[in-house]
Amino acid sequence: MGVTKSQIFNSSQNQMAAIFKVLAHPARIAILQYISKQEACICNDIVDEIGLAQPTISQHLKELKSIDLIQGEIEGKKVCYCINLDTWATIQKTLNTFFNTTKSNCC
Amino acid sequence: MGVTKSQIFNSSQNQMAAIFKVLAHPARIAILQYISKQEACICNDIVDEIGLAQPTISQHLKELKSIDLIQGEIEGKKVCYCINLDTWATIQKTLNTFFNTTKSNCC
DNA sequence: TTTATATATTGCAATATTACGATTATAAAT
DNA sequence: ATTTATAATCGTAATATTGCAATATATAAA
Repeated sequence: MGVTKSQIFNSSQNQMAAIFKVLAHPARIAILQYISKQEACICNDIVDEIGLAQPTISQHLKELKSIDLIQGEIEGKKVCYCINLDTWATIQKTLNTFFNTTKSNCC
Repeated sequence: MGVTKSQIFNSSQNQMAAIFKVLAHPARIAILQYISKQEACICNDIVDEIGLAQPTISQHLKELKSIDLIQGEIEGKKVCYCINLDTWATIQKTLNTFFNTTKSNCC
């Protein structure tokens, strides 16, 4: 019925799915790549770069912020976004653990 | 409008998002983990283990198959699923490249 | 051939996501 | 104080996803 039955899964599974969900949109991948290669990562520059409307970018940024993948620093009337390297490293480690512990052993 | 504007992103970005999307559900994470630790990974066992209806599991398996993450081998009236280790390794490498090349350099 | 078992497909209701126009909030500039 | 610029929020339409009952398909067993 459109609702994920989170109760039947453990918190690790739900958390992992939540991380993947945030990354599961090309705009958010593009935003992360763009932020990563710019010196100044101003929201408005992202809007110009990506080619989606400002409210749409703002919404994507909010989702990236929701798992602390990026953080925004207010600089006057602009907001400078950057990647949160701590979260970034933690997530990379989590995903690698998942990939390393999941093996094939049948068929 | 509910439609992702794939045209404005490059194929690498779209492909990466597509991989993340398949993994962005706790049931699919749970299925992969269960398949990985069982000797025999029969579809019906997965249904019993996960606690979702058979058509729902079948649909999740279809999505995992769509990016070749798992493959099903027909054994009589049963189907034995296993992880496709080639795809698994390729995806892990792709994701690590993404995480390694995305750095923080502002704020 | 009939019956039982295992899985896939279809159709649909409930909910979530994507995108954007309109509006609001905030701060700098005039 | 007013205007301008930047970004967040609200409201909403279009579309996608999740989940399951009902049904279809396929193979094994009786």
